[in-house]
Amino acid sequence: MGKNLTSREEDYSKWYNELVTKADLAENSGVRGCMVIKPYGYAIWEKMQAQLDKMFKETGHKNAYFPLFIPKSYFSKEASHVDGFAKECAVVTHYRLKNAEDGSGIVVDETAKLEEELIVRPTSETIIWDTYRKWIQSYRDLPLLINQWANVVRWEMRTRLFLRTSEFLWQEGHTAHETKAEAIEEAEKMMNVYANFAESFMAIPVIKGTKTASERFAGALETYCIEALMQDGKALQAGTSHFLGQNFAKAFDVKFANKEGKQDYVWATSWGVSTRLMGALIMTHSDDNGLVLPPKLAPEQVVIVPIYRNEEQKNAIAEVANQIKTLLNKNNISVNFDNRDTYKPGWKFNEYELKGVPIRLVIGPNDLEKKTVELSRRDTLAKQTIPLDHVLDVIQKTLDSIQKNLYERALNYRNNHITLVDTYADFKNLLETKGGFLSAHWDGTPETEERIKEETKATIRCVPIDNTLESGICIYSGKPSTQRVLFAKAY
RNA sequence: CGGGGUGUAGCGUAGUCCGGUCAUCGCGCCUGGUUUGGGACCAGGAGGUCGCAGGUUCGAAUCCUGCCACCCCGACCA
Repeated sequence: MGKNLTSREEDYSKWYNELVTKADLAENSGVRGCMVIKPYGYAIWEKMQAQLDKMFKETGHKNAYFPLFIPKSYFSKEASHVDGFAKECAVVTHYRLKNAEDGSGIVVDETAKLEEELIVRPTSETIIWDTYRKWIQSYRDLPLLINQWANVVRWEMRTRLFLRTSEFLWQEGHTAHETKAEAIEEAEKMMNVYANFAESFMAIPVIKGTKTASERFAGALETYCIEALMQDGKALQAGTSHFLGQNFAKAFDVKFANKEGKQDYVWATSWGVSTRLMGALIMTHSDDNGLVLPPKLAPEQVVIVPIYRNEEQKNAIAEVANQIKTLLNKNNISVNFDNRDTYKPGWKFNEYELKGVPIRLVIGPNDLEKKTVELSRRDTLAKQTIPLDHVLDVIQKTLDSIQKNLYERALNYRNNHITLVDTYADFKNLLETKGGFLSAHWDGTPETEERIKEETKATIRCVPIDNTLESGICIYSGKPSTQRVLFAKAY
């Protein structure tokens, strides 16, 4: 992150402006923190979606779609689930408007009150499990592996663009299994899919782990997560996968006949990632010049900017540029040839840096003469002049190099910001000065976790999945501990 | 809901204490011209219920009352 940027939303505007704005809803609406995703931002989301969708299908999942509205009664069926979401639900109470009798405008028709209020989904477990009851009768119907791409609404007290908006886009997978072991395996598998996606496509290193009981999803027995570290030293939960046990199956009475002919409740998982990932992408790689996008997710991987003084040069350059564009397109590289004469080259340079386009090619009169093109890469801002007949080769290698460099840069930063801490004084001090993950012994009690959170605002991000056991003493209580866990301030 | 702050053009702002050519400036936008290898320059132009309602006054962006919205800090949270 740029040295001038803090964690306040307005300071991210330089990065966000190309992608998203806060929705400009009616003044008295009381809705806050809805976002408008601009075309360029949505193009990134579409690339992420396409890749994730492919990975879900490769692991045997199918897509489906469930209703936006959930009858209120569904929510009361799983106690801890309703506890988790009750305070942030939008509720539909009426279904008709009418003209006000005094002519003051449109008002709600009070006679059109719903018998049962509808909840705008904050997540779809309840309505999906209500449906699954009807779909599942026998072990032959299992496993049921379904994903949904949808929007959800959570009426958060405080919102932040991308990271916590009132309405967001996501995918939610909901699966049903015969056995506990199979469900756990599924939850772990999806955590690995997310980690693979984050690292291989987003170029974001993540730590795989499990949540402590107090950080767990409402209704889950185990929550697996991937945790990333942003450039300001704060952690971001980038994706979660939950082992739900038989909680939802029991709440919604989803039973199946097993091979012995006996009735049993199914075992469940759910897992999701959201447009929050775009926040992670931006806050991991971007710099003071704007966005920096990994080539695998950039809507435009290459931009060509022509420089000319007259029509003749313009036409000659366009011919070369179009040849390059055709060649790159044939090799699955997306190219934007920006031939507009309404903007000057310098303006375009800044524009595409702001947008994070990985590679910029510049062709001017000098290049025309020497049969060269100037190439600059967004991650390092380095420029080089290359012969025209090497263009494809150099660009392919540079795109790979940028993808790799972004990951390694982020990995270095992340690894340098995992600090082993053995005293509470060091813990508090490092949290304020260095930030990042603090690896410390914890006595395993929710009380200690809560006290540390209250005193320092740091939470336990996860218990890393590949943790080595070592005995030690809790930094807070001094009681014995069997392993270190990762603390951090988080978004 | 508790504590603090803000509301003036598409965006960002000056002016509010001390009422009177006061509606300021920058960016952006439009027109014409010169420009084009790192956000061009010159000239001209368009655009405002000063958050809303009421009050005080000859006169209110400015003072008073009420309301609304937004932002920051807390509780909440992916």
